[in-house]
This record gives sequence, structure tokens and C-alpha cells, in this order.
Amino acid sequence: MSAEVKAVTTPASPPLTERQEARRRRILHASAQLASRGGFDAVQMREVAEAAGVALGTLYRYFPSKVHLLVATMQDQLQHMHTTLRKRPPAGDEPAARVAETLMRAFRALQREPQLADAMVRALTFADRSVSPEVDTVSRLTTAIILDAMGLEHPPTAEQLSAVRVIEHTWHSALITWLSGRASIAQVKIDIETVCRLIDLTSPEKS
Amino acid sequence: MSAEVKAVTTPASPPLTERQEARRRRILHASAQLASRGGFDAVQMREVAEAAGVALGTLYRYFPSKVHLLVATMQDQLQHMHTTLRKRPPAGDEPAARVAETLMRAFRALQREPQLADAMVRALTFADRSVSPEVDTVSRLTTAIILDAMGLEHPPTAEQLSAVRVIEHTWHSALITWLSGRASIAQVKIDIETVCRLIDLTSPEKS
DNA sequence: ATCAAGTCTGAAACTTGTTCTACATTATCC
DNA sequence: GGATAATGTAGAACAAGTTTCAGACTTGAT
Repeated sequence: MSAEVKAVTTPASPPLTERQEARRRRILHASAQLASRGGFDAVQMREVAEAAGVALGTLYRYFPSKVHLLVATMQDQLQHMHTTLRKRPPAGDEPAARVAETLMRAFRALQREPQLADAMVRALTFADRSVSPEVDTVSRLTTAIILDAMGLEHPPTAEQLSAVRVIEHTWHSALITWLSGRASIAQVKIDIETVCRLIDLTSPEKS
Repeated sequence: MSAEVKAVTTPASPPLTERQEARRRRILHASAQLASRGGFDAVQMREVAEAAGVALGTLYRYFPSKVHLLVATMQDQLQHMHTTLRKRPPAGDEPAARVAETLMRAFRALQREPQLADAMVRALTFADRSVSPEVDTVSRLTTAIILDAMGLEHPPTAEQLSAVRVIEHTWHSALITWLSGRASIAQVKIDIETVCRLIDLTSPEKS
């Protein structure tokens, strides 16, 4: 029904034991919890460690910096969102409309936890080179969501991939302007819809 | 020759004395200097203060946080760039081509001081609500540069403004992915060119 | 010239991300 | 089951952004 979508997973270098997996979960949960309350600033490493029942040193062994932690948190949340979005695929006829609908749905989901969104997005854009692999994973996840929404019959062309990248850029940046109170939701909607026009423009079936 | 472009300036609440203006300049200069060396991390408030020959408390009176300082630095650099770009307007026939050319020129200018670019852009996207006015000024400056490059005869339509916003989003976000080593210059170029197609798409003279 | 208000300085204190150390616990391998 | 390496813990220590404060200096009005 739609082009094959490769699973986006982390390589998970050394397999974790059960207790380690549980620790990791507890940490991510604590991180999301604290972020939901007070955003980026409220995610304090000592508090995360305490809430997760883990020593500070251990927290740093699992996530080498606050930004790593929050980017991993975003990865986690995006996974959820991806599976949720997949359950009810968008209804529009045109790929552009479907992508716009999907992104606005994702946007409304983030609206429900604006502080959490703030923490994750700020971490994402603040990340430096040392976090590139993790940020890349998030980027691939986002790409997967958009491609999924397009519902292509064939693998995307290079042009389409470029359009998707631009959509991603717009998505992140629009999110930031909204989170920092410099753009209204209506404006974000317009921007998303505007950029989604690029999809039709780069569709190989265009007349 | 082109639609009127309002000057983009800060309101400059209380007029500064000469010595204060000089201090402000020294601070911004020190900030840019340090940023050029080691990027965001190298701009340490104590060092900026010392290099500018000013007490730490004074630095904080002029710029209430490191992010404020770097955003102001960006404002400053953008002003320069704007006047520089204006000297030799882009040559293309189509507005889209002119905008793409202008942005790539700006991009190459930033390439010459990648660390400085890093510091400014990271600060810009990391800025929270307390920096909104300053970030807004930067945004207006960027918009002015793009509108200038378009060389419109008439004031832009709402659709065009939306396209310009999307271009700005893409510009910032693409810059970030390049700065953090996740995208090549070639890729940035493609993304810029892709998004600039929106300009033609939203041109009122379209057939 | 003088007084008051506002500004600047130098230095210390405080906060939070990050690193380090000495020791305890757990896992792995023989 | 015991040696041993890896992992986890508690807590101190360090780094850099931010705040605070007492005293010195400028400035503007009278």
C-alpha cells in the first residue's frame, strides 16, 4: 500500500541487561516528567538522577550530557507519536494535504505538553557535533513520519527528499518560534501549509 | 526601483551617552572576537567583560544574559551583512533566483567565520521568551534582506510573506544542520534552492 | 560647586552542568 | 564458587553563567 519504510532504530551497541534497560527507562521517564513541568530549565541533572533512583555518575554514564538526555527523550516521544499517527492515517487526497494534516496533528499533540516540547526542541537545536548521531536519529524518525504521511507508491525521488528536508526545517523552526511566543498557532499552520506545497511541486506525476 | 523597505532598528529606549555607546561597542566587539575563536563555548562572560575592559556586573547591565549578548552580536553582524549585500544586488532574472543567490552569498560569508556563526545561531535558537524582542529584531532584519533580494515592485502579498517566513525557517535550520556537521554545503544549497521555488509559486504574476 | 541619582567596579557568593574519587555491588568467565 | 572486570553509589570538587553588594565614579540639576 505504501513504499517500504525502514525501521528507524538505534544500533544499541552493547545489549543492556534487564536492570539496565529498566534504569534507562526510569531516567527517560523522569526526564520527560520534569520537562513537562518546567521545560528545559526544570530538567536538572541532579533531580533527574534522584527521581530515577540513580546516582548522578550513573546518569552521566547513560547520557553523557543534558542535551544527550533530552534528545534521547525526544527520540522516545517521537517513537510513540509515530506509532500513534500510523494508527489513523491522514484522510486528504493529495500528499501535500496529508503531510500538512499529519504535521498539524503532531503539533497539537505537542501543544498538550508545551513545556516538554520546549525542552526537547531546544535541546535538539542546541546540540553540537558531539550529539550528531542522536540528532540524526531524530531527523530520520521525522523523515519517516513525513514520508509515511505522503503515502508514496514508489520510493521518493531526490527532489522529493529535498522537499521533505525543507519541510522538516520549517517544522522545527516554526515550532521554535511558536514555543518562544513569536508566532501564533494560526501562523504555524499557514507556514506548514505553505511549505507543503513543495510536495505537489516535486511530485513526479505533475502535469 | 523596489518597494519601500522600512529601516529595522532597535527603539533604543534611553539614549546612551558617548562613553556608554563606546562600552557597548567594546562589548560586542569582544563577543564577536571570542566567538570567532571558539564558538559559543568560548564566549565566556568573564572573558568578554575583561576583554571589553568592563566589570562583570556592567556587562550584565548591558546584556542581561549570554544569549542576549550573542543575539545582539548577531543583530550587529546582520546589519553589516545587509549593507554589504545591498551594495551588489543579485543578478538573476527571477526573484527566486535572486533570493537564492543572496542567501548563498550570506552563507559563504558565514562560512568564513564558522565559529562565530555557530555561536550566534545557537544562541538564536536557544533563546527563550525573555529574548523574544531581540530575536524578533533579527528576524525582521532577515526578512528585510530577503525582501530586498526579491526586488518587488509592489508591497508583498500575505502569501509572499508566508513564503518568506518559510524561507527564513529553512535558512536557519539548514544553517544549524551544516554547523553541526550533519549536512554538506551542497545540501544546504539544494535546500535553499528548493525552498526558493515557493517564491515563484506565490508570485501574483504567475500565469 | 554641590547634592542626589544613577552607573561602574571588584569581589564574593550562588546555581547547575560536569568531572572525579574511593568504595560497594554486580556480572562474567574459569 | 571465586577472581576480576565492569558497573553503580555517594559525595566532593570544579567550571561557567548569574546575582549580589559595598563602595567609587559620573552626570545632571540646581
